[in-house]
Amino acid sequence: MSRVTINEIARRSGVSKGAVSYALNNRPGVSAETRARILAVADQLGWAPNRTARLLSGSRTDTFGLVLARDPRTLASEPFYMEFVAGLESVLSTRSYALLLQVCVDLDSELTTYRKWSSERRVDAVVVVDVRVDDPRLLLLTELELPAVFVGDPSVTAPYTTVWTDDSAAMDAAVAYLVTLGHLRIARVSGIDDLSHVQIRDRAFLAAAAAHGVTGRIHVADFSAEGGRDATRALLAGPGSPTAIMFDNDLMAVSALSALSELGVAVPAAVSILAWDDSALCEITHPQLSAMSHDVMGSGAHVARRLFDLLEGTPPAAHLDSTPRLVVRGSTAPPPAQPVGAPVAASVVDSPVS
Amino acid sequence: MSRVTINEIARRSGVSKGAVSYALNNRPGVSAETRARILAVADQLGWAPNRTARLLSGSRTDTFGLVLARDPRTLASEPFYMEFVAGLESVLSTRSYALLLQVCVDLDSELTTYRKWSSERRVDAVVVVDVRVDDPRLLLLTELELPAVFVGDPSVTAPYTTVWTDDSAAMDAAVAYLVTLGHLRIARVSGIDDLSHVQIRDRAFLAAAAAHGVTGRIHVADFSAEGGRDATRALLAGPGSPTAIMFDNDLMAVSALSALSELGVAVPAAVSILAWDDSALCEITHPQLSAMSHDVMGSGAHVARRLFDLLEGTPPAAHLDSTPRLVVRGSTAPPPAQPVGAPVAASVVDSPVS
DNA sequence: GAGGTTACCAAAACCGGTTCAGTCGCTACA
DNA sequence: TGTAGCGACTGAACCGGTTTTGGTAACCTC
Repeated sequence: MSRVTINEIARRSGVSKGAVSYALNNRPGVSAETRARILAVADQLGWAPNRTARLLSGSRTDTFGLVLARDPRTLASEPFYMEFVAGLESVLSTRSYALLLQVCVDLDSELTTYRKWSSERRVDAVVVVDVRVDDPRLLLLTELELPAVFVGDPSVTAPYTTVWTDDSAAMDAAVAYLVTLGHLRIARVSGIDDLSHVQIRDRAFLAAAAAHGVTGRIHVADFSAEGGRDATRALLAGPGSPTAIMFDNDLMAVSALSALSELGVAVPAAVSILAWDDSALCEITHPQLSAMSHDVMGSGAHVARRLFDLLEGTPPAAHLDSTPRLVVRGSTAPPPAQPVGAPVAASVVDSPVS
Repeated sequence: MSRVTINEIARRSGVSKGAVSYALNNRPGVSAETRARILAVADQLGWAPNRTARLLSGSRTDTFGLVLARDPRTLASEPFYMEFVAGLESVLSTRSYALLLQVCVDLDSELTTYRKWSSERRVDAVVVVDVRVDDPRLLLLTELELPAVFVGDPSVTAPYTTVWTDDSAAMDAAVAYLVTLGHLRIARVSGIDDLSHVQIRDRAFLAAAAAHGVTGRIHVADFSAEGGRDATRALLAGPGSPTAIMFDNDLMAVSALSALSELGVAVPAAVSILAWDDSALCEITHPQLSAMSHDVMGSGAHVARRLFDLLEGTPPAAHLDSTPRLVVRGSTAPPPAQPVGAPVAASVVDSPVS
């Protein structure tokens, strides 16, 4: 168990430390025979590099950071993050990079974390998710000169490398699908509305509804199960209630389904439900949820590749990862027979729940 | 942005490098005045320690490792792991320790990961979850001399520090509760059955059923949503089907609920459902799921504390973390009126699904 | 055959800390 | 008065690599 160092290898193969370093790193500076001899000795001794020592010379840490600012329990019930992390990790591990994960309660502690990481030089770069409008992290990271890859819409992540999904196009497709089924009153339950992708979906939703001449209505929620449930109840309470509801993540859609079951509203006969993200959750309900499917793991892997690009000096750019695509399951169908009358093509935004 | 080193501080405060080190680490060897002067200079210069350099001298890495061997997508839909990680993390971050997380597909790659971590000295210790009977990891970690904390039953984690939950006691309570409600035929859908805690629950379940003189039946599944659904269908198909079913995690219970809804079986009127673990998932269904509740985050935090103990040389021991406690919600109720006749107090184990 | 490359390798500096063996001056005590 | 002991501090070794510098021999070249 005594550790094998390159000093030992140098001694045994009768060369200098430097020569061993060249040989082991496959760099020029030693002859083929010497290299082979050194490698043989290293192999025989079972040498493995000491990461710490190696990192001390370079100034890298071989670590990327990810901060998730969200209540841990709700974090856990949303499959999104774990899938994303697994995706990141699948690429990082092939390069022996580590992911430093920090779960914290709010944006302020997230900023504090970046400051700490930066001063301690704990990470080579960070991944920023849940981008907001006028996001303070953008400014801070610039100030700290901490390299970062953003996951969000390029329009708000300005000079940074960004991986994004075309939510606008996906929203168009989603609305078009529901309209084709015959729905004239469509609602959207959105997530926390200072997140930029939520706003982008909002705009695309209203635009698509208007373009198709149907009623589009937005109810602001917060991605949580309670939010989904409350929104559903509220939407069904009033007159002219929607015949189709889209949700901003699958967790809200699942809890909407249970709220509807509780209310005795049949899905999809009376109301159609469409989820977003499409994790495994969508397949454990009855009926199974139709969803705008998004390869979250793939997206994580993509982000990881951009992180490495960043370190290699690739200039910042926006990279389209994918466009969520419609997966039809059992929760969407044509609306129930309509009372005759021209639909009113108006668009309304409800005030957020308190 | 130019980094401040202790050399710089030594120069500016007119003392040696060593003195600075003593002062900054709050160790004896310098007078109070000198210490104050050095600290003032360090503060003024905005010094932060270089972790890498510090770690090179000691032989620690300030990192713990966790390998999760499971398909990433099912991993994501099970809230357990994310909650556990958040719990670990809550303690690690206060000590500036990092968690090295590795998601891999099977046990073999998990073993490979340990070997790699060990040879590269990437972690100070690891956390082992999902302990199996005759777990090969136990042997390997001993061989590698890699410190570890196991999460599982002390009976199978032998000489290692272990954090466990008293599943036997919890199972007793669960069965007693269902019996008290009047159930005479109770089934249990278990998870992957070479996991030791699954076997422990199995034994406790059969024993409790026998003790109460009711029929206890075990159906082996695999923790997955499909497994839960299939098990539910199978259990209800035959004659003498159970009036209450317990599941080994909440994911299976949720998907059972949807399977029952599909079959038109009322919950809890016709069949009672009891989940295990009790993540937020249990509260987004209709009816909400009664569950054996287990503070997974707390357990993660507990494990983290034991990891630090380990480094400080605390001898291995088994630590009881908690006993899952019953949380009654809407999915359990007395069974439907029984046909008259003496219950048969037999216990059966179904063969696993292919 | 003198001067210039080039290939190969040794030696040493370096990364930024920690730690240990001494040195120095001072006090306490025999 | 000699010396043992101690606190405060210096200087240097050390952790295990990477990188730079420099030296030597062989090979070319005019």
